[in-house]
Amino acid sequence: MLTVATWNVNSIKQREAACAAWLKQAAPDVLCLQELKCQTEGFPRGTFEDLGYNCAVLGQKSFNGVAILSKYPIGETVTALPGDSGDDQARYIEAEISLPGGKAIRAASIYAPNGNPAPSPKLDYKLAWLGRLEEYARALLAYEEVLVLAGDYNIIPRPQDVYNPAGWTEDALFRLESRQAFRRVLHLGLTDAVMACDSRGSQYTFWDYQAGAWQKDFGLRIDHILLSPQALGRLAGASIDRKPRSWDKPSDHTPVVVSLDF
DNA sequence: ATGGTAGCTGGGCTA
Repeated sequence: MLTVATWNVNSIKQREAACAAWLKQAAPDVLCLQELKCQTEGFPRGTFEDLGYNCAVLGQKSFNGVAILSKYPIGETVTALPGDSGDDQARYIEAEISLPGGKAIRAASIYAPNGNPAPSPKLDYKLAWLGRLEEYARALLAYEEVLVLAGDYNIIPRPQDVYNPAGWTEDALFRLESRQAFRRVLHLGLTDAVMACDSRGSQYTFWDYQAGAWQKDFGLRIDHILLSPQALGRLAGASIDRKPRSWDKPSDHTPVVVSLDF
């Protein structure tokens, strides 16, 4: 079994210990990280290498930043989402990962723009970014590989993915244009792994730090793992691990995990 | 209606 996880850690320096602790207990083969909030050189690579992970890192000063940790060797990497050479925000990293027996998967760590306030140029940037993701995902899917696009999409796909949908209609995470942009990506032939597994209970992946959102379970489901048909054919399970959100000094997001039959 | 929290950075932005 191959497990691939995603976790927006909201500063890897603040979350280094929590991240190491979770890696030790959950032991995913691949972990896609978002919101590193540090430059590439500042990434605590040694901590993760000591736990047996290879690291592909795209950092940025102050904001954003994405990485892929893998127990298996990392080959070619892509460190920018194609479609706008003027976009310098560190929101996309992709890696080819070699598995035993000559097999491989392609995984991307995705940190889509938030887009608030809406409407504003930030929403325009979000929608344009998702449009670029759609075009690039179309090209990736043509390879017909096991492809995993994991990350913080900053999209609430359905009303039941937010504690109070009526209060979120104008928010960039739930506005119709945002959900449509996400659906267009799915419609290329990608599958939301958590939805495919139809697991019960809370599906939230994010709880705001403010106003006791965690205690009240006022959450959102905005972190998603999308699978190509070849990956979906190997899907054995998907789950959201709420535990790290309950730890001291938590990220506001918690990990999502998929198991692929390899 | 406002502010409530967290992180980076050293005031305001981002979320």
